[in-house]
Amino acid sequence: MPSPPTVATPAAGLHPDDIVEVAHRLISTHGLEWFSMRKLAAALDVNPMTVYLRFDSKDDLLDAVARRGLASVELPELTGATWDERALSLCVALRDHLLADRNLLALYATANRLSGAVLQAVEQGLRLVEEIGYRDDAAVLAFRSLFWHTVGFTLLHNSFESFPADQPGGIDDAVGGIDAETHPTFARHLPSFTAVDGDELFVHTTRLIVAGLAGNAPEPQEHR
Amino acid sequence: MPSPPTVATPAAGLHPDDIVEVAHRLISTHGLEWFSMRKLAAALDVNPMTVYLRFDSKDDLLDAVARRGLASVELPELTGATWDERALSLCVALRDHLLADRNLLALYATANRLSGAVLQAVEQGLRLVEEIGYRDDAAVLAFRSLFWHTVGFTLLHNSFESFPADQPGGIDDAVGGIDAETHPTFARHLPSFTAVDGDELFVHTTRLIVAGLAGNAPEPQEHR
DNA sequence: ACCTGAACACCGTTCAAGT
DNA sequence: ACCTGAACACCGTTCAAGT
Repeated sequence: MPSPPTVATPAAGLHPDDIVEVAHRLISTHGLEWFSMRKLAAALDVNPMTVYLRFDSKDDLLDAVARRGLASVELPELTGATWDERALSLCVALRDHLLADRNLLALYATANRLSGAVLQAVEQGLRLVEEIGYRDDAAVLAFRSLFWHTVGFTLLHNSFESFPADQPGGIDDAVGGIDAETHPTFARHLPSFTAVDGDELFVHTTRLIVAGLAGNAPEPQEHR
Repeated sequence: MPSPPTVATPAAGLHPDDIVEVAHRLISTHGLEWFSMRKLAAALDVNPMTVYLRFDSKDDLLDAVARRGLASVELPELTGATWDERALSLCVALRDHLLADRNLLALYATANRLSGAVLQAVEQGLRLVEEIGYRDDAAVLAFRSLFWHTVGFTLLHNSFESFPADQPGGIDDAVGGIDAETHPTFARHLPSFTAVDGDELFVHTTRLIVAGLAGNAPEPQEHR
């Protein structure tokens, strides 16, 4: 080996992975809004500018944090008597993982390169659609319907929680009073506009897509 | 007329609606990231603090801007030979409206009280599901599947555009090389992981949901 | 009563200067 | 070569002071 390390390891041995790990923990604990490059540096006990020697910008760093969180997805083996049930359970498991770290969710929403990073989900999703005969481009399209449906609904989760029906005044107040003349159907259904149950709506909609994929499949399974 | 305007009209007659309109225009033109309370005040030719006499905080103001943009949704009369086609065209029209003002999209993503503000879409959506027999809570659930599916996919639109397959290096590079041993199915399908066509994927998935809603309907229509 | 200027406590990022 | 301190150009928001 060459000369001994007379040179102090850069930034006290500050490895990019360590920065990403600490940033992940801070965001997970305090939220994305709280997080700043200066607070990260303080947590690392380092000059605020040192982080910029490893990452070009805050956006770059956040992208790395998001990819780290997504790559760590590990899904359970899929169980279920029917294909439909297994497909549903994959979507639910992926959603649960994304929701597990609620403060990271806002980050995933803006992360580039999202789907490729969720390796486990891609692998299992593709295997699933192959089971019922989807191949090549058709398999990827079928997988993508399920995958992006799940991601989209998951990102909406916070919107459901702040739904008008949950607020004082309810939905009628929120939209400034619904005019029964211009929107009669809406007005008639107002009593049914209770708070959205995000879990229920997700499962309901996922079942529709799953049934559609199974019904159109090249090799539909029996006992569905 | 009474005394001449010795008293300057408050903030030069600054009405909350005017503030919201100018904020909307600035965000639409320059983007949400560019926008700030100070720049808004400059555009209004007013002291930065004057806006705070009308809105408690930046978040409050942005919420008002988002609701203004959503309340203005006007959808075309639905045409189409079959129920499925009309349901699809409603979803596409809503998505087109949300995508029309791309810089506002980021705002909608965080807006509270989203669905109630899209009056036109709610009215037409409920009318549509009633056509095939959905009533009361079942009608609202069916509508919500369509509505939130559409909103979720629309919010994802920017993610599709930054998909790895579009980047130099492609998807394989983006996830650090896909291991054929641990993710064989993914590896085998890599050639099919081209850029996501957001429009195509949306229409494809919407058709699955629409068909599911029609198939499960209390009064399924003929000639579908 | 209504508005403003200055100030507070922050940001992300650049860059000349230190070791 | 590697790191840092000070500085730049901003933020959202508070509040005492003006008219």
